Amino acid sequence: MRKRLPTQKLTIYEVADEAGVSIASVSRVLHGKDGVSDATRERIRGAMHELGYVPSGAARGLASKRLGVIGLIFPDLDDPSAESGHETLLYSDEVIRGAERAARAQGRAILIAATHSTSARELALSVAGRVDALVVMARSVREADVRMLADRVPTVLLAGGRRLKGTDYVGVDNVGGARAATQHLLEHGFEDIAFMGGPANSPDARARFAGFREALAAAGLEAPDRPEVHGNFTERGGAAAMDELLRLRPRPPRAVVVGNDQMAVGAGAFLAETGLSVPEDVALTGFDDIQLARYVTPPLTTVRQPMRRLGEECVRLLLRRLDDPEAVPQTVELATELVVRQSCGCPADGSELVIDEPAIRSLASGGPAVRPKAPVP
Amino acid sequence: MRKRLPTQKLTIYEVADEAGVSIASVSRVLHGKDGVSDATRERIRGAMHELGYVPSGAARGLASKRLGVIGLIFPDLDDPSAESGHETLLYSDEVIRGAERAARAQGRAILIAATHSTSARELALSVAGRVDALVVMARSVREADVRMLADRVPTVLLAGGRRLKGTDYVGVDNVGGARAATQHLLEHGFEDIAFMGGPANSPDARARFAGFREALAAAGLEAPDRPEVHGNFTERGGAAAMDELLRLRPRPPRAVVVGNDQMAVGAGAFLAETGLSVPEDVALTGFDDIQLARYVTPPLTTVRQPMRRLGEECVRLLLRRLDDPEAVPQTVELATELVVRQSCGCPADGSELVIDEPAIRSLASGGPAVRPKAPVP
DNA sequence: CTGTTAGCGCCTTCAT
DNA sequence: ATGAAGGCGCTAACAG
Repeated sequence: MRKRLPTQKLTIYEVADEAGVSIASVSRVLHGKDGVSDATRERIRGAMHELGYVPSGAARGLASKRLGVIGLIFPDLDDPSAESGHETLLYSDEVIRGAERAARAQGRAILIAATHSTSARELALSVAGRVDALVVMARSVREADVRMLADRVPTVLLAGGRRLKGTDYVGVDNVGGARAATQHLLEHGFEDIAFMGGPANSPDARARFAGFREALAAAGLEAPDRPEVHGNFTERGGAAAMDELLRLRPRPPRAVVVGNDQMAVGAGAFLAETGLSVPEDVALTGFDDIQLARYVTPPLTTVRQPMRRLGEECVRLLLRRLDDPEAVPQTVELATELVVRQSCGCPADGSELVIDEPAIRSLASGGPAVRPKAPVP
Repeated sequence: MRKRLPTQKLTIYEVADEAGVSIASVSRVLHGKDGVSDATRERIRGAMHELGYVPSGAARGLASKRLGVIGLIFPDLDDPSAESGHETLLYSDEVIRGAERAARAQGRAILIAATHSTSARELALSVAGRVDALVVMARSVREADVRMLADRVPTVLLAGGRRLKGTDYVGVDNVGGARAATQHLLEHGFEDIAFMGGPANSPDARARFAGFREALAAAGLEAPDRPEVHGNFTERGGAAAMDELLRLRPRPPRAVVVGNDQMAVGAGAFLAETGLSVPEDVALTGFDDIQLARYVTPPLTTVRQPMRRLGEECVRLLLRRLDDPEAVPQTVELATELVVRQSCGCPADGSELVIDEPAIRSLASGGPAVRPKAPVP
């Protein structure tokens, strides 16, 4: 590779010069378009390689109106002051991974940005200006702002339950998942079951509570109007909430349906410290099925949420809209499944998987149903 | 917000029109530059808001030569066929998080792309064309290609131990970390210690083996030339490698220094299945200190690597170079620390933290030393 | 304080 | 099969 001392200013013109052609031809081979003889094509390829040419994404985007980038906005739920650094929400990471893969498969990159309460709006705008389409995770951008974004680029809302006209929606069946977990606990014969809610502003957490209530109601049991305690979806929050729950009651509940796995882990640890054992004294279920769930003692019975597939699904919908701007925005709800381990009181042997829902429920608002992928095995 | 039916073609010109000014003024308020009267500034702000204006990142980038985006290229080490989806490398996720925060603090977004063996080169190029600077994780892009990238944008190499002229480097003290873990095992009185290596193409894994050897040598013990067994840094790989190790030897080693935490977890699980108990029969140490390490049974003694800070440090160096193109590329090596839990044979009570290195070692190649941040507490 | 005017690097007809 | 030329939306001097 020839050394170019100036080190910069290496545009399509330099390549064209080097190859002795016009920039139009260079542009053509850049896109693999035909209309270029094999000979010159080779010559141009050689020049590009020799010069170490890297086309400018900005110029390309400006001229073609296609950036080749999909944006992903998620809330920075992590407490910045948490020194441990481990309280992170694996959820976002998994979604990002899924989205990255799906995007890359189509030659697109992913631009990520976490909103941190303040300045969420301007950040969102700056991201929107750099991408072809946008995935907006629940609780990251205010509704009014989402409207604005969706007005500019195809947008999909991820989780949160709120649908906006003109945007796709991807989420999971929170209600069904929580209902299944609660039912399972009921089948164990437990009747005094409490619910540990998530952050007040989390629609998903509320949906899970709704599922909890449905199950209790179906069993003819009385259900409270609201969760007895709330946590912030972190381990620490789960421990604190469990503490509160124990204080609130004369005697511990026989079982607790916890809003997510991280809190369940924290709650379990707190119980252990208190001398109460899981599941003998208090049974527990979680939600998400993070990696940790399998490894805690006892292994956590929980509701699996296909986090990575959520990311994939978002990108898939977006690519579809990008491909056909007339496409009707869709709503996709992925199924959850109950993963039975030991924190619910089940024996350790046959780790059983109960598929909660048969397949994806896909509601094309006015359009034809989409091809649902096979459910997770 | 007024409804604009055409829905598109909303440029700085429309905003200027609406506000009755020239595009220059709009551009000025967009940057918060002064030279605009408060009155017109307000008028312009109003117009932008009313119209729902989102500036084009591409146009901005083209004109200003600053995209406001930092790229992050990492290897897609995950086995795509792994249905579980949990074998993911938390390492990348943590680095990404750290980088995202540091970048956002400066108003920059992060563009991520995972390279999947094939097509790594073209992906890297397309990313390089869209960013102001680049973080390239070890094992994601071939050296020759990195040269090309670094020739175009400021680049920092993350881990892997390979330094390239003109690029910054950020890594951790793998040798010291592994040495500390091995020494600790030696202090337990164990002499028959094996090493479970990582992927053959991982320089970090090799450095850890080197640390292992140093410790043995310092203790006057004989050390092998190469790891007895290798794993691919996954749980499954760790289990397989442990299986192999047991077959290789007449009787199990008294202790094993494992190349990373995930493998250590897998190895531990395998031992348990075999009926061998940790640490009574075989002691274990890991490397990374992933969240899981605290929760497995027994809790894993390991070498903590400040993953998130690695990402932050990368961005910090990049911003510095962006700010001052003449800045001399630096090498930063973050310290690791030994986290003593129970898999090494230590009792469960005082979970002790041994700080391995006093602070960051920062080698400014020819330049003045950088301000080292305080070590992790 | 505000407006004019070149480009930035590439894509894309439209000619040749 | 190739080249010429006009933007894409915005920034950055340079004038007023």
